[in-house]
Amino acid sequence: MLSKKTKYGIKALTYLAKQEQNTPVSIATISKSENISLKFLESILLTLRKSGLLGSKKGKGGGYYLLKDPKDVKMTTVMRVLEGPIAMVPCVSLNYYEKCDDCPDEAECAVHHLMIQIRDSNLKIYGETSLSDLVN
Amino acid sequence: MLSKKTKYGIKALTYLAKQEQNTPVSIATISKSENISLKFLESILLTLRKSGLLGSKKGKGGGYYLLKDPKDVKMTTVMRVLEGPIAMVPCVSLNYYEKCDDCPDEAECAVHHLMIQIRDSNLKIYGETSLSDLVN
DNA sequence: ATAATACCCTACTAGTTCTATAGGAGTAAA
DNA sequence: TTTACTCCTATAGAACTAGTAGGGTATTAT
Repeated sequence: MLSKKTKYGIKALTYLAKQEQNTPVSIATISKSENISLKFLESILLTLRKSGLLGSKKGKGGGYYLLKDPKDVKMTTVMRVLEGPIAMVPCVSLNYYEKCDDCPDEAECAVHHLMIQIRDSNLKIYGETSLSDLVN
Repeated sequence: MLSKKTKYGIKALTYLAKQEQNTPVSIATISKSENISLKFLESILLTLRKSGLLGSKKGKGGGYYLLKDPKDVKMTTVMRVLEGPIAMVPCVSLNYYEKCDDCPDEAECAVHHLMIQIRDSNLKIYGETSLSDLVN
């Protein structure tokens, strides 16, 4: 299941990607437009800023804005920041690898092989999709 | 993330698929062989039986066995029984569709389109894989 | 200056899901 | 009748989810 955090985060990012100028948009504006709880969205945008995807401007007229061209923001990055590893099991994760407690031999594990296939196909989709693709 | 329930369930199913004869295998035997908590595995095998994938024999010499040829057990079925819907959001689920609270228009939703792609590619992999593929 | 606006940050909480565990009832074979 | 199994319900701790609360800090308009 996709968490609401990820879902809302993607929606907010596409909202920002739609802006002609890269003028800051306030949390409240996005919150109203996308029907997202203000405080929840606030925490999501904060993590997106800390991850380096968004910039922010304080004070009146402030808000959040994209730091890169939407074309250059891959969904692999977005998903990893918001949802965590793309792999469904740590033992097939490229960035967060961990050995399974119960598996004596990964090469023999049925789940392992299947999950590698799933990981690769998802990685391909996320890698070929950028924020600009989501806007249209 | 794949739940332990699903992971263990798949391991148990492939263990049963490996049996030459379809003689019943006890929970304890699978538990030891696959390093799975006995009581947790018990509840998993119970749901697999209730879903129609496994049969069981009570009493001495009893246990669980596959009801179908491993070739005929698609991973789509297995995943739906153990993990739930294959779609990552209810609004793109074929079997468990639900409208999103926050979305006024699905056709306009960026997340929706992306998740349809993910669903379809995963569905393809699970649909083309059967238990017999996992054994080898 | 100062008031208004908006982000920054920490902490907390109710509810749900996950990963088991416990214990007893029922059934079949030796 | 003992032994070896499955069947079923209930429970519990830990972790996670989806927020909520509230004050702090920076910026800008007046």
